[in-house]
Amino acid sequence: MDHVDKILAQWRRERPDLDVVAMGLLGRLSRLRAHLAREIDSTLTEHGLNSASFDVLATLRRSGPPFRLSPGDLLSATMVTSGTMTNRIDQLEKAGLVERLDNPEDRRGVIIALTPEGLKRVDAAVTAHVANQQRLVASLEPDERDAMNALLRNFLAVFE
Amino acid sequence: MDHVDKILAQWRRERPDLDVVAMGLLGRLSRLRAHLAREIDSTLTEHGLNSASFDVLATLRRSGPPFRLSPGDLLSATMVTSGTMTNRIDQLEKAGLVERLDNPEDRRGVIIALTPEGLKRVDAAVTAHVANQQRLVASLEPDERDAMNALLRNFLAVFE
DNA sequence: TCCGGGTATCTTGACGTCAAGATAAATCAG
DNA sequence: CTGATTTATCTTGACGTCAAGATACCCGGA
Repeated sequence: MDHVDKILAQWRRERPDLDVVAMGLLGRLSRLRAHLAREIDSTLTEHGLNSASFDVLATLRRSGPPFRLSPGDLLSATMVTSGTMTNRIDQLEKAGLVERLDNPEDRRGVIIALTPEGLKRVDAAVTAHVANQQRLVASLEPDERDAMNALLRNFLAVFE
Repeated sequence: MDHVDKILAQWRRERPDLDVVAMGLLGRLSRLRAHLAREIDSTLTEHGLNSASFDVLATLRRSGPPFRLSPGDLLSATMVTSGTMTNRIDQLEKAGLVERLDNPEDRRGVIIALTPEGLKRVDAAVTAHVANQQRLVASLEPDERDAMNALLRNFLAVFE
């Protein structure tokens, strides 16, 4: 009888016409994600970042040298709108972690480049982040972890 | 090779020292939740609500008649801070869906009550919401759904 | 050449959220 | 009864996000 079960029991009492099985699954998914996001943000904060800024820096970092992508490339990697991405880049530029370079091939566009400081920052952050992620999933047995990964992959495929 | 696999492949190339298995699982969980949240908000929007306002109305509704709870009760049900809850109640009060009543037992506190309009609204919304949730999980086979539910419950138990 | 539609990015205004602290009332120790 | 502590709620200021639209440039056809 966890927190979600209590919610479902209330609904069954008040609205017995509703089938709340799906609500239970999605509720657990949401609550779990909220807990995980807090833990993850807490580790990133130690490196002066948050999920938003880390996502951008990490996308640049894993693209490989010379660590440069267009805002459009960053957009398609991150599930946010263009206004959000502009804001993220503004913040990172102010912090000296990325810079906007002229795009020589298209005067409409710019190129976002990791600065040396940005590279150092994201490399340190991702090391701690990955260790933290391993800690967060440590309660799962290896076969549970694999099973969940497979289920999530199938489920996610419906939307991507 | 889904979107998350591509990210992991990039990290393995750029930072082969990192073990990214946990990152894959948590990444899929996050992306899936983001897709689901969009679908869910879209249904709630049709009823003039969003996840924030629905959470409050739904908590009041499933508590049963007389559909009244203190802000503190609502707080402990919803994983948000007190400032956020004050703001949610303000918005719902402005919309005429809840009202603040004096708490006769504690002059510090108030009681949040669903208005008749609020009750109508949340009952219609939850009916559509539950149907939408069933649609969202329809791609899972019954045994997959049960397996995921069990895994999520165990995982969630670590944090609650 | 020049125009029109398409593309890349940015701006604006409104929200929802949080952390930290303020306010006021209840409660408890002496 | 009084002062100190705790509790319940609200306020403030900053941030991240989005939808919608603006701006500047590219490119293909007449």
